[in-house]
Amino acid sequence: MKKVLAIVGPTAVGKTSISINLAKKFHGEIINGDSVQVYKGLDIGSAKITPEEMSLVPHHLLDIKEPGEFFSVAEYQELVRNKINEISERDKLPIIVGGTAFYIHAALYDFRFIKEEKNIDRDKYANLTDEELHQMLIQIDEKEALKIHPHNRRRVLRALQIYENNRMTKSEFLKEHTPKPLYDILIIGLDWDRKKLYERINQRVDMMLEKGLLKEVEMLYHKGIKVDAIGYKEFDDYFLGLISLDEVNEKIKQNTRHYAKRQLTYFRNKLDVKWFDVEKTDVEDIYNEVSKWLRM
RNA sequence: GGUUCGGUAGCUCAGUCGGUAGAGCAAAGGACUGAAAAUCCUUGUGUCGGCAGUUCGAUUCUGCCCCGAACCA
Repeated sequence: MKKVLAIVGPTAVGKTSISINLAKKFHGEIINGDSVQVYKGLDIGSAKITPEEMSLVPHHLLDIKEPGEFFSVAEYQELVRNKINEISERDKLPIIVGGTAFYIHAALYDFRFIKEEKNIDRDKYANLTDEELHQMLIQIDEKEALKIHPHNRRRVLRALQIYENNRMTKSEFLKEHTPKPLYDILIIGLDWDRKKLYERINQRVDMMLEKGLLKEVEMLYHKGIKVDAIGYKEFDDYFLGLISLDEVNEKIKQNTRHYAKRQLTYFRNKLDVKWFDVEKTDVEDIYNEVSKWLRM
């Protein structure tokens, strides 16, 4: 089995710098594991690595989409797997670095996605309430419906769409399938004292604004592109004149903190992560962990 | 110094015509198979500023005191 290293953790924990060191030490190439950083031009708000950092080690799957262009896990999965093959053939170590847990999970484990041509028609059931939609799903795919909260409209719609596009329900398609790893993987997780992580997040958001996040978002705004991601969506109300820049700043911080928490939940409960506290551990500890795994 | 309005959950506040309280936000935990930086769920005991009085019973009424704001001197 091909070996794949993954570096995960909440946003702002310091994945980038460690990953560059690891890549240099173990002849690795970095594959982006972040759903927003695939987009060109979303640099400041997504805390994308700088060109200087990028020049130190080969990076992949960064800046591969135009802002506003559709992207999804399924596509990401395919791209990553190709990259893993490519890098392995060059006798280099593929290292996935990022915070989009679902993407990384789906890429490294045998998640199955139905091949679908049609995209989601988001307005199709706009006139139905959450409850009505959920009722519809119960008729079609009760098993799946019971797993989804009625208010989680997006999930309900997706399950309905799967049936419409494929004449097969989501639960039929997935059966009892529990995804297994496709590679020999080591997942290194970086964590930090929650308070300190939050402070770091706050600082980083201030820095983003100082570095010109507003300009970056204005460019998108003038092109009529809406980015539904933290650091971007918070400006919507600002452009409408409803809130001040300070309020945007606070909102970004708040959303980022919530996001970090959600990331931690996913990593903790869905993936087999070897955790390291960034404050208490030495980089050498992580090197040793990786060396040990590489020798196996 | 006087008058008025406030002092209730980490924050902003609601409320109890007297039976010891509840929203939003924050925070914590969780779900997740083609939008995932998305979407969704769960969790609220706090000397109701302090002391005394009235009362079977006070956070709620009364008095005094402390703190804050505004206004008048």
